[in-house]
Amino acid sequence: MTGRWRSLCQRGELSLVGLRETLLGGQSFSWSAESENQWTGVIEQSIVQLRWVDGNLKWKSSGPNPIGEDRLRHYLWLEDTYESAVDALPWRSDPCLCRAIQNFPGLRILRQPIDETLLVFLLSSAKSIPQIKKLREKIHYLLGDHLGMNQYAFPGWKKLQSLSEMNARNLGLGYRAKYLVGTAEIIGPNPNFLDDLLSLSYLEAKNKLMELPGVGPKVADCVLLFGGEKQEAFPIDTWILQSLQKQYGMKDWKISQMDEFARIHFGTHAGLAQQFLFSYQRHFDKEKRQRRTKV
DNA sequence: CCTCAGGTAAGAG
DNA sequence: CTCTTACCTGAG
Repeated sequence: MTGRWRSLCQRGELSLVGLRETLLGGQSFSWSAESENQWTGVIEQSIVQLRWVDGNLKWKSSGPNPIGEDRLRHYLWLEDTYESAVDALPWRSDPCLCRAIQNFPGLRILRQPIDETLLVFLLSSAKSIPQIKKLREKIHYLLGDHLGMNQYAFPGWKKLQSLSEMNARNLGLGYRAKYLVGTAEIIGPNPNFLDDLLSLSYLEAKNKLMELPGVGPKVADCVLLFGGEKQEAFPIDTWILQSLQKQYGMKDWKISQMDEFARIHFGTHAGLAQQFLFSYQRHFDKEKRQRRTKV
């Protein structure tokens, strides 16, 4: 039995575009769209279905260990703190940010399990969202528990340790294979490695994460923001790079300078600002790289 | 057939 | 510390 749809009355603001972007926009790779207003995702050992109807969010969960309402609410940041976080951003003085916020009402940062988050972002370099999803699916299918509905759970780093580099390459990971294997060798035998990061400061946790092979500044920030509850993390990927260069006029700025700017300008919730700017840049700046028009 | 991608690591200056 | 380049694979 899949159970009945239950209502997830949220106190914060939410919208269809904001919700869709939150689930599918590149924070998580475990959600897929069933239709325009319905999505299926996997969180730990549970399958979660969400549905947006008439401005209300409905949900149900199945699998061996279905998620509870409180846990789901936390995962989706459907809490009072959201509204005040948005309000604390410098949108009053920053028209670029203001525009981005207006275009994605209710866009949130997910609170995903950190172990699952590390895996997907280890796979993410030079890959698009659909490609990362496929790699994740293969790994979950190969090593994870079956949850029903053709969904498979995150196998855990202990099991990932059983993967050889050749196995990983055969899955299509390419040079990311050695990242995965190398990281599994470190985390497999140290089950507390990732959880310990949660009690560290942002910078300490970031440095610790970057000791892992395949984890540079960008991946570390993504893991900490989307899976480590470090709201000040500000991942600088190519989209944010473009946003800062084009919208903010930081043409010849260095990454380190942008990083410093983000900390000062956006503050405690820099990660939330990042997500708004990221989404805006990805959806509204259609100016693709010029196909070289050679004569 | 060729280029490049939602990054990282290694080596040079 | 900044800058360049190779790295797998597959999409455009």
